[in-house]
Amino acid sequence: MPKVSDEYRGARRRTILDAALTCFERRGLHGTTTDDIAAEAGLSNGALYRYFDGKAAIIEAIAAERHAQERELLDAALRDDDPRRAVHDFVDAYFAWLADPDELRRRRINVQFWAEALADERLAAIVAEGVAPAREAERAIDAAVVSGVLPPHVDAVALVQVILAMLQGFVLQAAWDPSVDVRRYATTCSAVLDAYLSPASPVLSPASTATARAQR
Amino acid sequence: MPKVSDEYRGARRRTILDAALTCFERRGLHGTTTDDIAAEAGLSNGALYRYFDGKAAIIEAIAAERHAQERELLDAALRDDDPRRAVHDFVDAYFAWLADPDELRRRRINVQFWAEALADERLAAIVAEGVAPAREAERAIDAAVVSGVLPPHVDAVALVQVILAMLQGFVLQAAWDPSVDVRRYATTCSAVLDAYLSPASPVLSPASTATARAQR
Amino acid sequence: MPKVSDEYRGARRRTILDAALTCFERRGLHGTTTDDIAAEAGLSNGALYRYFDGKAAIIEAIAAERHAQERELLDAALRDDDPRRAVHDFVDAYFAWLADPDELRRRRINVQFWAEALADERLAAIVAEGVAPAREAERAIDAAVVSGVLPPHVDAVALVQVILAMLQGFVLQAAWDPSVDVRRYATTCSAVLDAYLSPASPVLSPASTATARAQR
Amino acid sequence: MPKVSDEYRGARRRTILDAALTCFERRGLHGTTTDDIAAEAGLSNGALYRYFDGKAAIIEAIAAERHAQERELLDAALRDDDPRRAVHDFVDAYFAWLADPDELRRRRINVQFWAEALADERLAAIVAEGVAPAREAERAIDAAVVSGVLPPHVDAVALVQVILAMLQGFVLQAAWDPSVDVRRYATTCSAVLDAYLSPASPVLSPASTATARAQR
DNA sequence: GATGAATGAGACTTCATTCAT
DNA sequence: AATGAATGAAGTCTCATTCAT
Repeated sequence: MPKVSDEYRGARRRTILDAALTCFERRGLHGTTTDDIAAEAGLSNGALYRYFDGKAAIIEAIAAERHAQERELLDAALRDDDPRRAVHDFVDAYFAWLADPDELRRRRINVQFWAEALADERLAAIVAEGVAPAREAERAIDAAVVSGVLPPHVDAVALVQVILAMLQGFVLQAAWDPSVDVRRYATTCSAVLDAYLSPASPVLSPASTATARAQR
Repeated sequence: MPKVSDEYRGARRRTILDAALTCFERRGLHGTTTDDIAAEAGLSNGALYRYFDGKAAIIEAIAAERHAQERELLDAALRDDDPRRAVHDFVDAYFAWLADPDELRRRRINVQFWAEALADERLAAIVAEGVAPAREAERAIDAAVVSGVLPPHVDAVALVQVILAMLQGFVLQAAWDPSVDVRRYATTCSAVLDAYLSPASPVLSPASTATARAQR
Repeated sequence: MPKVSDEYRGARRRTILDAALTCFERRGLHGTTTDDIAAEAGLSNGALYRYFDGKAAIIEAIAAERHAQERELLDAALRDDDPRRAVHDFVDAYFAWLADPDELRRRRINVQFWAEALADERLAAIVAEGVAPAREAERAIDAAVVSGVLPPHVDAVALVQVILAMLQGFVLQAAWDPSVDVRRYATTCSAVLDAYLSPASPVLSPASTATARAQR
Repeated sequence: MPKVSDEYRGARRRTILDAALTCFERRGLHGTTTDDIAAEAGLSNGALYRYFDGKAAIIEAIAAERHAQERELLDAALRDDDPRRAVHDFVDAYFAWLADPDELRRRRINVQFWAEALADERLAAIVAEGVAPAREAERAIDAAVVSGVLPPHVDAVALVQVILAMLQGFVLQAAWDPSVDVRRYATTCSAVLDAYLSPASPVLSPASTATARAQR
């Protein structure tokens, strides 16, 4: 008995979240009114409040959902034993995901979460949650460096930051211009990382990476 | 007479812009009221409107200012003849800029411009302007590839995107956590790019870069 | 068939009224929502409307019910031949009623009716109805004064007002602080009224009561 | 310089409070909207918020103001040495105040505060503040009983409650029917209290007052 | 008869902008 | 030029009531 009700409730929440996503992506977080969301969802304004505590709750629900997906990708990559392949597969998986035009479009909203998180603690926590597994990735890469699987010039902490930056930067650029070529960007990312992770990689200033390792 | 007046006017505008920057960085674009800005600037609310057409105009003025600085950096790098050194120097200059904690803090606002630009055409144009020289950079790098100065696997368009992403991603990460180590990140960025641009760089799938070149 | 149906209907109405009373006394007339009442009654929101025309009708039903009880007390007292004893017994009966902590607690709602009646004509009529027998009491007391049973300084109209005020004021004070001592207050009320009604009562300014009588 | 501004501000607050009072007295606390108040004050809705934090703050300001006046009256009475005269003068002063038809009309709002205080803690505190000096009155009366100035059957605590009830009950009755005769009611109140406070007062049950005294 | 999801009018509040002084 | 009081449109949210199931 409660199952039907729960399913129904879930479906309605889904409808509202999808509508909100559409609105946010079109008019921005602040440019969207609760009336907009309700209209897009085919509901009255008041109905929203049976399913969410308010506009902020809707935003948070979407943020949580999106960052959960992101996290899953990172977690999957971390399960790989070979760090080089893990990095490679993670980047591949991420861009494969973005290859879907719908997803790429939806992703515009992430940029808005980034900005909003700077002024909203609750959202900041949710966004931080999405990047949390990065700490584990650092550890795994560092272990690979110590064990000799990855070359000694690799700075795990900075490398993880660089990889994240490549993804975040792309999301941003794609938000501005959806016609970017995902495939081509992904290929170059892979090439760049491979070059860095390969043993023969020419190191700019060997001293600095030694310093980096020592800092940890 | 007009000169004094203009100077005065300019100083007042400067005061207002600085105040606005401080507020925006603290409370966000939408969390800041015109009262906040006026108070921070030591002016009355109404005085703002003698120097700017409104809140939107203030935001646009700041955005334009910031992107002009960014552009200058790119232009300086483009004047360099050696593309490898140009990339290197540009990245160096950018991070040297960010090494100033004040500047890093102010940079939080850029994230907000990114988000706002997605829903505001005028702001979008300003932001786009800031990245415009990237097209020239692409041409310069491509020419270097064709002339053999850079290895053939280099995809100029994607490389420029990757470089931008590295900078943008870092700005974002620094906005979330101002304690990030700029130096360390910069070093790894340089190393990563150097590795990619070096002739010996092992390419994952040579075919794909050939494809990329052909697409242009 | 109609009898069973009527009984059922009556029971449901009773349930709803009791639930409403509980809610009103806890959160106030305006702080209570129809959802609150339904939940307290163990019914669905919509079911309320099968038994009452709406929230206002529920409030009116409770008000009518409570004032009917109040009126009964007054009527009983009026049946007494000896006016002094009638006053005494009425006051006694009233406070005996309030001695029940549950009743005292429920009485908080009367204060809310008083306030609401000032802005709601229908409710005002119901509340007025509750005090209607006071007119009869005035007549009985006045007759007793004329016949010499009560001393000449007694002003029937004002006395009735004073007696009512003693009860109303107590209800208010008890609503604020339920720990008041009913017994003690009742005793003093009786003493005060007895003193006033006794022949030997020293009158402050005899002239003024003569005036009062004349005014009628 | 700030003086002019403060005066202006105070005048505007006064205007708003007066307007609110008028509205509340006409349509009740809950029946009055902020639009109503603004219109009555000859202001726009938004202007209210320059002077008060919101509707609740306006209500609280009025409540505080009214209870401060009430308190002053009680305080003045307490300064009298002779308790019998103190009681008498207090009752006189109170009803003299109510003799002003405007004041009597304004007083309707007190009934609304009584009700609201039952569901609003902040208001409850303000209302309680208005009755606070009653504790002192109890002490003064009790001292008079102990010293023999007042007869031994007088129960100070209950007497204060009775006096308050007489005033509160009258306020309520006048709210319902503004045509009540203040003078006449006041005269009877005085007579009733004088009778009770006089040495010869016939005591209903001497035992009970002894009990009352013992309970303290 | 009952349910509870949906409605939608209306309340309170905020804030960019205007304008008399 | 500056002030800051005032405006009023617009936004979020609540809740009494309705109605399809």
